[in-house]
Amino acid sequence: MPRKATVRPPALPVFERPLATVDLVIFTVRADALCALLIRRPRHPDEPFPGRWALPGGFIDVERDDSLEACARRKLREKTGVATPYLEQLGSWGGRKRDPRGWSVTNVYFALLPHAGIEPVAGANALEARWLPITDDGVGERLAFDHDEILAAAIERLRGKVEYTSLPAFLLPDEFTLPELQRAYEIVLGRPVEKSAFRTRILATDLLTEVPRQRTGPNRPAQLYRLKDRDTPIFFPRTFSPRGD
Amino acid sequence: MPRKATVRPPALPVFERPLATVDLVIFTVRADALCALLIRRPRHPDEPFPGRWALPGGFIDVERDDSLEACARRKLREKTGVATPYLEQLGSWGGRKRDPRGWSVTNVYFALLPHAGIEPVAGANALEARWLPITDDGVGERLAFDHDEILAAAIERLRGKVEYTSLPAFLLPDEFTLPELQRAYEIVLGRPVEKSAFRTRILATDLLTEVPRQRTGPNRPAQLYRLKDRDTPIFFPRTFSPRGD
DNA sequence: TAAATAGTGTCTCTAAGACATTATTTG
DNA sequence: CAAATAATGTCTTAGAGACACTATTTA
Repeated sequence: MPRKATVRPPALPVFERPLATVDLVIFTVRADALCALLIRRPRHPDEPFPGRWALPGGFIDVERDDSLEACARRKLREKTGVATPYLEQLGSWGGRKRDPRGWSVTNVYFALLPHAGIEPVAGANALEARWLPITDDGVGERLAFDHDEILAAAIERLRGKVEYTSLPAFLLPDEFTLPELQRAYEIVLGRPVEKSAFRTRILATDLLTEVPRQRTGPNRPAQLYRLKDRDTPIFFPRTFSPRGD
Repeated sequence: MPRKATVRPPALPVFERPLATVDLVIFTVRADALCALLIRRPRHPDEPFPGRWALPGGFIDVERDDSLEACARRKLREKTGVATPYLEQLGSWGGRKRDPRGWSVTNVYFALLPHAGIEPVAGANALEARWLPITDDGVGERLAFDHDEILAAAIERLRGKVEYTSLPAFLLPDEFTLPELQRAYEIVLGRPVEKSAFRTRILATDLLTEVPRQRTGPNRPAQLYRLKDRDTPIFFPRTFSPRGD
């Protein structure tokens, strides 16, 4: 009987592999404005988008990174020194045209940092790193690659979630007052929030614990709070402003 | 003066590229149950996860696919014949361990289809394709790769969004009655929805248009509606059941 | 005691929740 | 007319929105 006709183990698929990166949209609140951390692309004319602002990120290192999220955390640590911020995946963008070097996929995460004097680190291939304030749906300047689109998506996601989650609390330092938290909501949303309703809503959920201390100033001092759980955001049952849209 | 020390154009980065795939979570409502389309992995023992159920999908073809979404639509067409369903990106999953063939990234999309007799197509490397009913957070069986986790995330996303969007309408055929739409919400949410509030909410938004026809049966006939816009979902200002959580 | 901001109270209005009731078809 | 389901109405209640008011600090 002839040898069974089988059994070449199915080889690894022959498809050409796209370039694979991880990029970050890192938000903070600074000087009463929502800001994103951007880095400047190298100026060498053979680099893609020389001299343009871009999202921080870079290639996945399959030797060092165990997973996409691990890769994101590594890059975040390298850029900001912060190890445990709020981090969530935004999505992935991939296609033939977005990077002149070839078909590429980027996996994008977005992070929320308290601005406790975190100064961005200019790294290996980042001449310059800077917090740029968000205006409307971008930073008022065309970014490298498709990073405009990605940044806009991140802003939209953040604004959307702020309506019904506790995300802005992750933009503040460990301890904060209710008016400070309210201000963070207003900065992200770009519109005022009604004080009384805000307070009842926030305090009704099991979000905060009082700390036995107050923030003093030239006026009545404000109660300090901290997050019960700095790892998981709270989802409110309702949105902030039902009137219209 | 010595030659300027520069100008090797920065070569393409030397990093090894991960495997890159696109997978799909395709939902429909069938026989009064939420179902997902799964395919069976080839049984050859050298294939990863032989004989297991898995999400439909496969490698990106950088020759044919212009973008991740185009790739997802191609695969969706190949599996179901449907060209224009509701499609949104769920996210990407990547790491060293999820595929025994090496560091891999999958970009996952989820689709909602009306079950108008769409029968899955068993394709090249899919011995069998089947609609499996969703129970709780899966299909009651361990899937290949990390597809359990991905499917659970898709279910969570769908259930979450159903609370405040019109997504279930995309699980129904072109024309449907309000009770049918309500039933779709109930099937996805896994709990009853109050009729009166449901109707006012749905009709208050600019979601549906009446069609001059009714669904008849052994009882009072029901008004037929269709979506004003079959491409974009509606977001409701409030959630469906604020009571508790 | 004035300025400034923190924090509470009051009133209205909208929409959800929980029903009960009416409407329109078939057998 | 009974069965069945569609569609509407009523009453209560929770919470947002708007805004007035009170509280507590510093200068």
